[in-house]
Amino acid sequence: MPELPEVENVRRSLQELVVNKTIEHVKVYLPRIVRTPDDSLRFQNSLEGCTILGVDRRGKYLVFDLPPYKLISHLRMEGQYRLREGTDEMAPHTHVIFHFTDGTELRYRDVRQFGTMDLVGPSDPLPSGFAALGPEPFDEALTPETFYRLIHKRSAPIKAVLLDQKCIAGLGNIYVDESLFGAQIHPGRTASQLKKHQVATLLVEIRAVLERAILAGGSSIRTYTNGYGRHGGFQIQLKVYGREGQPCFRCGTLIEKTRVAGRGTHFCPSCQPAPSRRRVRPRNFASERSTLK
DNA sequence: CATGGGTCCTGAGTGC
DNA sequence: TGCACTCAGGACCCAT
Repeated sequence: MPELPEVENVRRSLQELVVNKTIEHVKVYLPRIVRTPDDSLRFQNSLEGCTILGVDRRGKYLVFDLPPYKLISHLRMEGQYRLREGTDEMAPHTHVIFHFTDGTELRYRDVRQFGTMDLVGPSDPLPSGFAALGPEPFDEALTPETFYRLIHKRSAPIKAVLLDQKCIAGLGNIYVDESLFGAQIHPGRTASQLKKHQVATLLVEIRAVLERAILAGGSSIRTYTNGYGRHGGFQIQLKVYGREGQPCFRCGTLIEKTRVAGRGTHFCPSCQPAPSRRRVRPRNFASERSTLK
């Protein structure tokens, strides 16, 4: 589950490992990974002779600068890049290999096969999800006021809104739960009901959590490693994610796990009080009357 | 338009 | 021990 901190660490490792390498040829073993062009043979042929000038990140996407192309790669759940020697043993679930002229290879592995690659030329449209991305969390233009404007018209639970990449880019299930804990906001709270000061606190917490996670090398929950094969260390700093049944570090109440927005959701029922249930959708006239008293 | 549920996929975990 | 079953989730598709 690479989210922004993990993808950023992959980016940094690849920036060190593959910049200025020239592609001799590419081999795609699982065509479904390549979304564009439709034909993975064209993907292979186009990249022949291209040199990687840089590796950028936007949200959870890696962007390889391969003039005249951009290779836009999403790791989804378990995508992994590793630089290896051509003679190294092949790991299972290796789906795409970029062979470089110096005999090394950038190998893409993905057990669940959810990851995607889009190769776009200068006049090609960007992948729709990429084009629609909201602001980067660390963008200075994202002020508490602009963040409030993005959120206050949404009737969905705040957790669903934060997971929406069109609202803010790069957050996933882990860091949404951690940020909401930091801001002491219940994940099921209706986004539009949040006060301005809560939204401001939430932005501060999002940035703080992401910054610490990047510094720790990301969270290795299942299989995450960077381009060197190194695991991250932030999983031991998580305060709610994966800690159901364990005491809250702030107040000692046991952390609970529920479902919000279709996702496993961790929170402290004491630090993050649940929204009032009294006014939620009366079933019939009688119950409405009793609510109104 | 916004929202929410189903879908893709495989390995780990659970229960009998 | 073995097997069937459930769960995990990011983005996309689709119905409401």
